Amino acid sequence: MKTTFGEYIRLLRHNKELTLTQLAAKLNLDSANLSKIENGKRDFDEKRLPKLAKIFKLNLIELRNEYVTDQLAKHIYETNCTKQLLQVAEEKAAYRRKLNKSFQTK
Amino acid sequence: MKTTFGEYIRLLRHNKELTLTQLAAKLNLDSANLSKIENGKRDFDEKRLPKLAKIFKLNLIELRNEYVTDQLAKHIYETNCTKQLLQVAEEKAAYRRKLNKSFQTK
DNA sequence: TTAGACTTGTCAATTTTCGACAAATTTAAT
DNA sequence: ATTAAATTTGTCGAAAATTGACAAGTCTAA
Repeated sequence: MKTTFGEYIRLLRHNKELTLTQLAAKLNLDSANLSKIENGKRDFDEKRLPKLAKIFKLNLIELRNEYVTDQLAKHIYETNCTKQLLQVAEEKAAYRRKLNKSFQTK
Repeated sequence: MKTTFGEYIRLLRHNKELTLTQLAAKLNLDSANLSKIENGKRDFDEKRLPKLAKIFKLNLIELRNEYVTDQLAKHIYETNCTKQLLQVAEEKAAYRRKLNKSFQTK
């Protein structure tokens, strides 16, 4: 089962047996805020992804994919978006890509 | 082909043969800002959906679906999210729904 | 060339998000 | 039970993003 990004960080942290305070220090933030992030009460700031990847020796691209899908999932969840509507959104995204492409060539 | 929300508003407006100034007045905003909205340079404020529905006699639920899918499309587009990743995001959204459900029953 | 429709740039005001600190609460070991 | 460390929660001001408003610009059609 997929997890939230916060739960994922907690998992990584526990695997390395780090405390909130220890990991927070490595990430240049407060342990209180990291706690909120792990518990889904705040968002992880995208700017810190490279640092996070480095700490846990993760591929940055893959980590960013974890992050992006989590953010999208949150958006889908919060807007009560059904599978059907998600399909429509996907088509609209394709349309935006097309728009951008035709704009480039002009 | 699906359109952006801004293009959709422009379509509605032209169908009723309203000017930017006229529609903007009905929506309680500046014609300059409405122009930006139609051209995708600003977001339409969700708070105005009921007003928009009323002006064009649209079903609010359906209009909101148009809006939500547009916002998601923008998110998908801006994060360069592939179909594959979107699938992951959908699963994560399902997980969030499940989390919330189990939280409710406690 | 003038009027009306639309677009673009800018800035202050509002709103939202974020980092930090203090004060709880929880957990684990003695 | 008592203590210490780990975690959580509440609140605050600062930083960032969004929005509304105004001014000045372009474009189009008489």
